[in-house]
Amino acid sequence: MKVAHVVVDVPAMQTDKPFDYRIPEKWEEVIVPGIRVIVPFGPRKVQGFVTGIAEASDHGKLKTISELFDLTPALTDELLKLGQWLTEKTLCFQISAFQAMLPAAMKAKYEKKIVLTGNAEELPFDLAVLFSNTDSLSWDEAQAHDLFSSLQKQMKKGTLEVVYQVKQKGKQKKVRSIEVNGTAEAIETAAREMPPQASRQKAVLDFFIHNGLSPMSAADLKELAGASDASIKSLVQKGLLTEKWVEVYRDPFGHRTFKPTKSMPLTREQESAIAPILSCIEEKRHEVFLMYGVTGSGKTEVYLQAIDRVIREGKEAIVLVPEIALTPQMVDRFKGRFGSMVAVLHSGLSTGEKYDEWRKIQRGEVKLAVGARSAIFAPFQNLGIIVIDEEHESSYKQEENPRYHARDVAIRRAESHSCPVVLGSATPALESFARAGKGVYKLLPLAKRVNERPLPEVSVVDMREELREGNRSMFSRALFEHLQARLERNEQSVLFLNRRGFSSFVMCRDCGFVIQCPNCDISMTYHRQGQKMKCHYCAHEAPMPSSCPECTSEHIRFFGTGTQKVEEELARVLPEARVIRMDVDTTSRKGAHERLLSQFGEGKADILLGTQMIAKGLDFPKVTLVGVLAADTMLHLPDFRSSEKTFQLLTQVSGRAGRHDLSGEVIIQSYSPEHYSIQLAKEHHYDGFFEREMSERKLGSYPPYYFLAVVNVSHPDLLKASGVMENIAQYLKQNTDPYTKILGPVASPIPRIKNRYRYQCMIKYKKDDKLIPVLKKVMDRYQQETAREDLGISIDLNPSSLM
DNA sequence: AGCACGCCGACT
DNA sequence: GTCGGCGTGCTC
Repeated sequence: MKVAHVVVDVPAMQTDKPFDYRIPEKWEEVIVPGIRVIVPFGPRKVQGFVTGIAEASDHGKLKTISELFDLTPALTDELLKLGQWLTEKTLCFQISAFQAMLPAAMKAKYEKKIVLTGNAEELPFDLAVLFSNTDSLSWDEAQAHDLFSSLQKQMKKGTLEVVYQVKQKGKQKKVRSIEVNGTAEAIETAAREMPPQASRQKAVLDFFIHNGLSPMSAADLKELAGASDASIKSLVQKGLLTEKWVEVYRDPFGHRTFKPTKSMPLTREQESAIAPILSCIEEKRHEVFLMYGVTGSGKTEVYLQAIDRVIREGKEAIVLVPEIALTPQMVDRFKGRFGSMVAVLHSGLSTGEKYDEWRKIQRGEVKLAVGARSAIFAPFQNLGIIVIDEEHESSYKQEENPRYHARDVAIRRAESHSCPVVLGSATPALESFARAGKGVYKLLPLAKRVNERPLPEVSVVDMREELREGNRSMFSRALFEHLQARLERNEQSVLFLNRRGFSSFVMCRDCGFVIQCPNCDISMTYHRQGQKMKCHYCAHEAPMPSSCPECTSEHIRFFGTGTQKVEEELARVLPEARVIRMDVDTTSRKGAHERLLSQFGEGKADILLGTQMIAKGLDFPKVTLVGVLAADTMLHLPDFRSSEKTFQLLTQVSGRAGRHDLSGEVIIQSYSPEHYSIQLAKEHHYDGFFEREMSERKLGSYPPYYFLAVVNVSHPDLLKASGVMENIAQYLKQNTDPYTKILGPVASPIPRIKNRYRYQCMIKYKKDDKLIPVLKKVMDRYQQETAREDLGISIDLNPSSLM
């Protein structure tokens, strides 16, 4: 007897282990690790992943696998092991790890149904109606009709039964393909002998004769040959044609053509950066490279040529790009060089499209996957290189379970494939640069820009000074003059502001009341469109009040500036400027992102105004001015990475200016211009920033000097949340290494979100073998309460942000 | 997660 | 005496 170890799709602590099932003899050959199956679990059926095969089980009575869900493993052996590793590194359930590695379309969907098993005539009248022309009824429908008491009687009698159906969310897209039966002559004869009234059928046959006998989709046949469903059907009945359903891929780039590009000659610097990567590929050796190069130093060309080598050796490659940088411009570069060998995976695609791209990888039809974070799980079997562009980006860390960092996964996968990882950035994460300094990663510096253009001139404007001199506008005099100058010279500008909406908060001038979200401890943002107040955390909306809800004063005013307000102000002070605004609110519709960018690229606007999303990857030759309206917005957030993020963002944004023939200028407006993040970004001085920030981290015992873990507790009741957190903190203090620092508990920086109070506790440690098991115990201890009392506990090992 | 089992209060 | 509340524990 063969036994399968199955991890079932029930995300809970007690079910987080393999269960043994008997493999039916007929499937002994088919069922291998990585295949998904449907198994009886308690009273119902669930999906599960086969993680191993054995000859016997320790367990007494075994149930049998009910159904196969895959014919080829959904997860390779390597990915199964990786799942195990993820479970340990992120403290998540095995099933969550497995599901995270697959496209969302492959997640199981459960349908509860009542099916007719006995004779329909035995049913009472009220039920007989519902089962008159079907033998199944959905659970929801039964609920809606309030039929449970009579249903229950029938179930006891055995006329009806409850079944669970396990389905896949996404489907393969299939089209009807029409094939010709028989030789060309046979068809010709048939066409000749067609009765005169069957003109459509004759036309279809003639079409096949003139265009070869290759199969064709029914839709095309209708369009090109004037076929109709009726004519096709009769031809099929006559045995001249056959219908088949074949899988087709949804093609998200179907309507785009890509200009093929060739390798460019490398500069001497690029040569010396690529050489160690290539020898690593040749020697089939694992190594992590940190390619540290300023914007415009040609990192992408190095990636492309290294990948080219990998593909020529018959191996595959993964390229990770931050979600917001996964722009058409970026995709073009890879599609242009590698054409149809590329699969693209990003959030802009529909679930179905993502699934199709994934299938291409699984079937070995492509050699390269370009995508955001989750593309790191691309099911390649023979990886030759993994590239992570802009490796410092926080979007590589998943903020839900499993809370993995794509960089760690990449290194893990590259180890098992004995291949290099290339991390690229102009502003590496402090951890990465520190590791390069210690020789754990190999540093590949690219100091010069390919076109030898100097980095743009950056000036910092002290907005306090502006205010003192009577300028209350959001534009400093310098920025305004420069904007005007670009308009006159017909050059383009990019304005960056890290806040969407109209104003950041609304306050009463008489009593100081600030309008807050009723569900979260955060002020609401006014949105001009629809005159609404919105909460950016829970999406709560409320009308804008005309008077203060507290003191009924009418002096309520907007404070702080969002992109909408800047747009309005621009229209007032520079009426002739054409402005494109890009933020979550203007790009939520599919394709909007791409459309706005191409409009700007075609010169249909003078100013591109936007949030985060315009900071990366954009490369427009006519942009000669970049303005950062408020550089301090994230500088003072209670997060140990806020200086690093500010420096990275400013450097990143500055890189948008003067990338081509025209030289660029950057103006940074700030209320704390003396801060080292801003000063060193102005000088383009990463090394200086690194030194300075490292000493800050050392003082605060933060990474990379210490490892960090954060435990978060949330509950609708404040006392419950703080009480549980207090207990956990006590327990941690008693059971971890004496050198481990347990800080807190404290209320989270945003103490309440979606009506849940949040408390947290921070753990700083250098080496603590007890910590992980202790944290696991904590999860175990509160397991029931998380399920029953709406208690939320999350543990983040190596958090990217403390918010 | 679901679901059954089981032990205490208000009813035919 | 029973029906039904939801606390506890199990699912190969």
